[in-house]
Amino acid sequence: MNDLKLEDIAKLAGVSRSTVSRVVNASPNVGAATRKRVEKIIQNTGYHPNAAARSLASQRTNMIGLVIPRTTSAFFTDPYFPHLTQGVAFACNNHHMTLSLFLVGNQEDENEITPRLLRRGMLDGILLQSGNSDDMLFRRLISSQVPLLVLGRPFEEKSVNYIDVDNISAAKSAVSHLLKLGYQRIGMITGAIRSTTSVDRQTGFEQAMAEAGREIDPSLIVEGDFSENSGYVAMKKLLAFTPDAIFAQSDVMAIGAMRAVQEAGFEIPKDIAFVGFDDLPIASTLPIKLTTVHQPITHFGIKAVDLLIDMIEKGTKPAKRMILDTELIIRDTCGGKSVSRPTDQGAEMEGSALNALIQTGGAIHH
Amino acid sequence: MNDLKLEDIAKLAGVSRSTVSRVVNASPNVGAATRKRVEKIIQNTGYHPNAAARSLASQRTNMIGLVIPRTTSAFFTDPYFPHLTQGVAFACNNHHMTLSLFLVGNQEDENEITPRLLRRGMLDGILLQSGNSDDMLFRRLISSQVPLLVLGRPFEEKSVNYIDVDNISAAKSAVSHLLKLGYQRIGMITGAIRSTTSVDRQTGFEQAMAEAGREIDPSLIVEGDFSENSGYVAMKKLLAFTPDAIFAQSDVMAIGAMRAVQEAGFEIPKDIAFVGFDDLPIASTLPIKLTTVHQPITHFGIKAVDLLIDMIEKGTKPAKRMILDTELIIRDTCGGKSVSRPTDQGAEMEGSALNALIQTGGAIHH
DNA sequence: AATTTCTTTGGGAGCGCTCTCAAAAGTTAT
DNA sequence: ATAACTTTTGAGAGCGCTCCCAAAGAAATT
Repeated sequence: MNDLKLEDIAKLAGVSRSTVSRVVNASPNVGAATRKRVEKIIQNTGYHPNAAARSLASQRTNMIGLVIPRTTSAFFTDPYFPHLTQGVAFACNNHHMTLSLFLVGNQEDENEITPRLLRRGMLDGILLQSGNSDDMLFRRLISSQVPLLVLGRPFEEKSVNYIDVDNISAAKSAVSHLLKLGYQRIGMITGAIRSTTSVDRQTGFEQAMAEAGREIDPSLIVEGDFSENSGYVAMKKLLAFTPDAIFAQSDVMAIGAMRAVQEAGFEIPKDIAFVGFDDLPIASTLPIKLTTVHQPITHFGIKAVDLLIDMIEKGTKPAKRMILDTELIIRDTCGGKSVSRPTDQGAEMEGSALNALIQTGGAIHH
Repeated sequence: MNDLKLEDIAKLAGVSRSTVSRVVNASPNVGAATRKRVEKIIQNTGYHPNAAARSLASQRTNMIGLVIPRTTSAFFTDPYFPHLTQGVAFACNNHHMTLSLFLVGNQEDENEITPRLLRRGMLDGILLQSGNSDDMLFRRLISSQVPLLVLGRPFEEKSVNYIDVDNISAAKSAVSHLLKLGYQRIGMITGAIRSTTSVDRQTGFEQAMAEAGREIDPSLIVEGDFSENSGYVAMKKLLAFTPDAIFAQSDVMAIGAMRAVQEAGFEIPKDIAFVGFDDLPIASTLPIKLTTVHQPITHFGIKAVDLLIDMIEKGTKPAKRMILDTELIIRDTCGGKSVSRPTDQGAEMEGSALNALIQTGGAIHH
């Protein structure tokens, strides 16, 4: 529509560039009449300040980056990330920030993306999904200048800012619940063992067992990778060792595992009980509703942005930490009686286990 | 690590700012020795050019925006969008572009986001998910300067650049297949009827019926909104009218509908056959594998970025159009024997081979 | 009426790059 | 050796804004 600059508006309004700048930036030190006049002209001309010029002069871009490293990029097969992204995007809007998304697909991508991340005048801050310990990208970002907040506890947490949920006590409460219900042979399907998430949930499992004075049977712990299929495969292995309850480190794996259990002709929770982790929307619409640890994924994303922006504005020293709480949601797969939260709607819906990966809810698109 | 600027590097290398700039931008007009020397210093100092300054001077930001309007923002409940985003992100990396994601949650967001989108010096181009016809955001973007590519045919297509799949012939082939198999009472579950996607798929349905000389029974067409639950609800209505086959306009709705059918005690495909649309990965891992129209979602995102960048570089006149092909993937829910099109080489693939194709998220064949 | 204080405005100096143009240096041809 | 190119380098003028500082004007104080 136009290529006007501040100067042009100034001329049109008969004021100086500075004054127009003040109006645009809502500075209080402008006379009411002048402000009105300038605003009107801006309105009429459809003037929009140039973002690059503004960033250069102010040393602020109002952009933050969300980086999903290569080691985590089974990304879009897991509903976790869309939910997270949504939270992050939402919070960015609230803060008038623009969100840039960096999906690192492979090593090549990483080489290509890293310099863009490090470039000054690009991002005010970075949200980095925690990945493996040997993540090169991780190291380079840590040692850079940009305010950086890691999503999920990193392996080397020394002086790095991160936000996480309390995976240990969350897992502990899940397993303790199974113990309380009297299950004797409790198995676990882990996530990708190179993630702290998985390590911490395993620690919680061990703590719960120890507190109950139970021995851990190593054959009842099988490694998964957070995917539905890995849950299915893991469960097939586990069946040979006759568990009576399973703690799956993610809902998606729980769903895969339950599929294996049902195919084998067992009943849930009568023969084998289940507790998952995440509390994805689907958990409450399964035919046998999944008992699981609720973690506030979208909220997690929002909190992360809030914290990052705080860091940007107030500096990152000392290292920032934020740990969010989780909540065990008891439904049907763990046996015992169902104590569902009143907020759980959709609990009426029945569904085949194979709806598993699909979430319900109004989708309008394509 | 440092706050060096071009000037500093120049001083260190004993050359001028211009020369360093040439090295950084890989200009050919630099002496080999000079280049080497400068490169080494850049390497050692860890210098990275300032993005804002560069954008301001060059009038190029190397950023593109992906905008999901409000009318479409049940976004992250539908696997379609993560797949699309992945494709877009992938292509951006290839083009050394940064992707900014704009999720418009509500009217407030829209007001907040619009100016950011319109601001010059921010985005080189915009990818806009097609929404409703009365979308204010749509209008404002159309009438702005930024190169704009709409994902999905918009209602007013006059002089707007868009990319889409051939929904009409895709739907037609799906329905023709059911007709060929001899089904007599073919029903349809539509998507959100205010989207062109849904309208086009309905047109395809009608064309197939017309070509076969069939009357359309309006009671066999029920409106959904692309969500799993809407498929379930729609199917409950449809059951009263005894259809023997259903064309669902999305896989997710097909899954919901099949859930309803099974609950009612019918068998698939014996009592009621199904064809879906999308070919999400889950379609091939269902207990009864879903016959569906494959649309290359991720690939669609890639093509979109390619086209947009082409527009940015070469201008947008005349209006650009790109229509991608789809492919009917015959599996188990449609009954009958696999009738493959002679030209389809994918039709040879069964089960796991097909899965492989789908899991790669790719089917890169156009 | 003169002085002080506060508010409103304008001017100028960058922010760190790109890009054109001309000068300098190096090549080849005459 | 000189002329005529070609390649390599440097200088300067922006890109469009912010932000500090000082000037001007208005209001309040003496």
